[in-house]
Amino acid sequence: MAKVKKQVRDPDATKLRIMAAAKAEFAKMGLGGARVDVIATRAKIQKRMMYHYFGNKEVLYRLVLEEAYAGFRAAEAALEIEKDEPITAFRRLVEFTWNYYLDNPEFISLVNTENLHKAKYLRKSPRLELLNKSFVKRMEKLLARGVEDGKFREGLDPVQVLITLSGMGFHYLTNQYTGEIVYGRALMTKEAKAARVAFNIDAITRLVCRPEAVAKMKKEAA
Amino acid sequence: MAKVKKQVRDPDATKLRIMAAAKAEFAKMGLGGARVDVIATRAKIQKRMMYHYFGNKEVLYRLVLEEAYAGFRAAEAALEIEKDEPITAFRRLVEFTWNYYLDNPEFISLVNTENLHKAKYLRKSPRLELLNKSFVKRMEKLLARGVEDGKFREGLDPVQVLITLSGMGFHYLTNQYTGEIVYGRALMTKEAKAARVAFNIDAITRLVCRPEAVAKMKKEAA
DNA sequence: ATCATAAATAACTATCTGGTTATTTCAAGG
DNA sequence: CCTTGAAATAACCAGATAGTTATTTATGAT
Repeated sequence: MAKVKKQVRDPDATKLRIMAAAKAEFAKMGLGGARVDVIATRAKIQKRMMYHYFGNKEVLYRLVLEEAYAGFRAAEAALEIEKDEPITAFRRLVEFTWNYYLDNPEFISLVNTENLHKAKYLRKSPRLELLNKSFVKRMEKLLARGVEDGKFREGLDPVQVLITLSGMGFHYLTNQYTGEIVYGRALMTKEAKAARVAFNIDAITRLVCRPEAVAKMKKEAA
Repeated sequence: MAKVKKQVRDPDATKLRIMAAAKAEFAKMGLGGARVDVIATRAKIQKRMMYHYFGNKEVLYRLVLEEAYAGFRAAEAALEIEKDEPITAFRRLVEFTWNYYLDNPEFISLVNTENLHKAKYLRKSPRLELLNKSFVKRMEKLLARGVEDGKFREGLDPVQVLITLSGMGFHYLTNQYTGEIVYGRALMTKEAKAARVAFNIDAITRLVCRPEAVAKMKKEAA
């Protein structure tokens, strides 16, 4: 008896399986190290189907990257920090960013890979244009609200704050492997992770709040 | 007339040229994307010499990485921050770190590549053990001195501070390419770079100093 | 001088890898 | 039904790529 495997057709599911497998492979190996054959095997498809749906390896990579960014932005927008009191908004933002990176290690890996290639592929993506500017505006408004309350410092650059907010978690996580060697300490235990979010929330608070407000908060906590 | 090129022997220079070419190629393309042929051409050697001196591509990569770390640690130790007043020491440390990353983009790229591979190669390097612990100790002492002065907060974790200090510059620079797209702003102009160091110095000061000391410094500056 | 050793060259190969050609199979609309 | 286009399969290929084999040549110690 010859094994006759019935061909089941499901183009959408096939595309999704390819994307998922590609995401894992690109995140693990980078663009140069990723292998089309590995993606095909993992996605349980014939390699030919990748070329059928996506054209080539680089287009597939670009689409995976776009998807990853879109996912992050969608999650962030769902936070609705504009409804929170400014200091609470910052705490939630730091926590959200940290948790997102923690739960989506492929995302940070893909971003790193893309930067290795000087954002050559992201630049080709028209789709991302829309997602961007909006959240710089959101930070601008948040800072303005805090200044009105008399709690935040004046003249803070929203982009510097955003980069720092992102970096506090991002850098810790992407550099966790060399970090554990260099600092001679486990960085990813439950306790270590909890300590880092707490540290980040504290650091960002001290960065955006006026020192008088920081001193007052400290006294109240004691 | 046949072109007879005289063989000049200089093993040290050859090894150095291979290392330099490899550093550039690994930094640009990652481990998976780097090509031995490209390294050989750039180093102006026969590919065979790389195998003669280093054995294989991965060993070469590991040695390049080790060299890069050793260079960074040597430069950092030469700072002698233990001789500075604590706040000055921090300012110099932030400036140094920033400038080193700025002047050595291959270093940050290699660190990122190594983290993609979960520090598999750095872990194999016995040589790095020595360099490490010492500078956590140095930070510990610096923080203690600042607490004595009454300017720094008590109970700060030196490792958290070190990671943050490093990350403020590192993250800005590694993510500069996607950053420019995402934040819709040039991040590497002379002005932008100056703004970032200044921001980092300010942020780190606010992180380590007691809020009263921050408020006082601000008043004096005005 | 000469000889042993390491440095350098040149040509080669097995395998890998992104991408293709040729063919078959399913499923939906007329 | 049955035709037609898209989905899926299988086998293949040319160029790239890490690593080798075989050989020559410079140099320093004797």
